[in-house]
Amino acid sequence: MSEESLSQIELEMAVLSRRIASVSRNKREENLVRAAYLLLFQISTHGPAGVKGLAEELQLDISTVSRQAASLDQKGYIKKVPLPQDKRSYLYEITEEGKREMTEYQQIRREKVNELLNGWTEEERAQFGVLLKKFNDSVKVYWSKGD
Amino acid sequence: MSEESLSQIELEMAVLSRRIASVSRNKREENLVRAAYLLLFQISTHGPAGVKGLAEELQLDISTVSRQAASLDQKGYIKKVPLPQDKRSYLYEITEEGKREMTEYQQIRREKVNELLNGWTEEERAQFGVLLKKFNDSVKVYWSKGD
DNA sequence: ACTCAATAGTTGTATGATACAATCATATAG
DNA sequence: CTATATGATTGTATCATACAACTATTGAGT
Repeated sequence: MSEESLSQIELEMAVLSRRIASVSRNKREENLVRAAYLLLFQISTHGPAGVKGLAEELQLDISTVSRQAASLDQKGYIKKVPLPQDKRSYLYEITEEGKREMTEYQQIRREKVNELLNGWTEEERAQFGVLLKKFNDSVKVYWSKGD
Repeated sequence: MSEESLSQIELEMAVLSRRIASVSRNKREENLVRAAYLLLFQISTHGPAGVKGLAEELQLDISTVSRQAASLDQKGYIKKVPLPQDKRSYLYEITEEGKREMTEYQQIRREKVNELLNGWTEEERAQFGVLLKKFNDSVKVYWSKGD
């Protein structure tokens, strides 16, 4: 039951949250914002999708995704494809420029993470990656039921 | 150099960031907000401090801390103590009620984390705690120099 | 076939943590 | 004694988000 790991995770999550909140504000991000990045990533890995599906996948409100998508569309990173069989629906698909932009942003992020993990051993990196993913998965499960 | 761990951490951090952004919005938090919680925690573990010191410690803008402190003060969780030798300065110290509130909030958070980490082994929890702390420390170092 | 409910998406509005800039009061240096 | 520095507060803007209201289209039941 180890109170200690529990307390540590609880506290460090709080710390990380604040850092993240801070970084997403003051960083004059280039073209892509983190939120939009994940949207691009989703489309790019799972193919074209409508806002409803994207919202579910990303666990965001539809309105939020709608705005993000509109913004990406306006920048030319994704494009709206009408569905013939349902005139209410669209699919957003990623454009070549969108792919380029996403990859570039991803590269920048990876470099930053790489600098950040400067003194880390390969073992630690690998473990952290795995556990972080596990954590996110746990959160996803936890949220989709109750709460 | 393992591109893989790097990519994984990079991506999962993005995911976690969005989740955190999401949770801090839609959760009708009780009395304490995460940001304020860390402020209380800081005062409670490191003793009374002024907003300037707190802002440095928490790596936030002074104005942000000032508002958070004012809010906590107003709720009676911390109190302002004037410094006799410098009439511009105050120390904020935690009140009994503040301690109680902080502990209670902490307890709730721990329970949530505990539920979240439901299927995790003790080994994984311990590792994750350690690595998460290491990550936060790395971020702190990374930020305090350049960037 | 007509009406009404369901559904996909957009838009209006509010919120909350944050940063930056301006300001106020006090302190310190020249 | 004045000018500058410093601690703190307050004004303003931003941004991702949620919820609610709305529009347009679809489908279901009679």
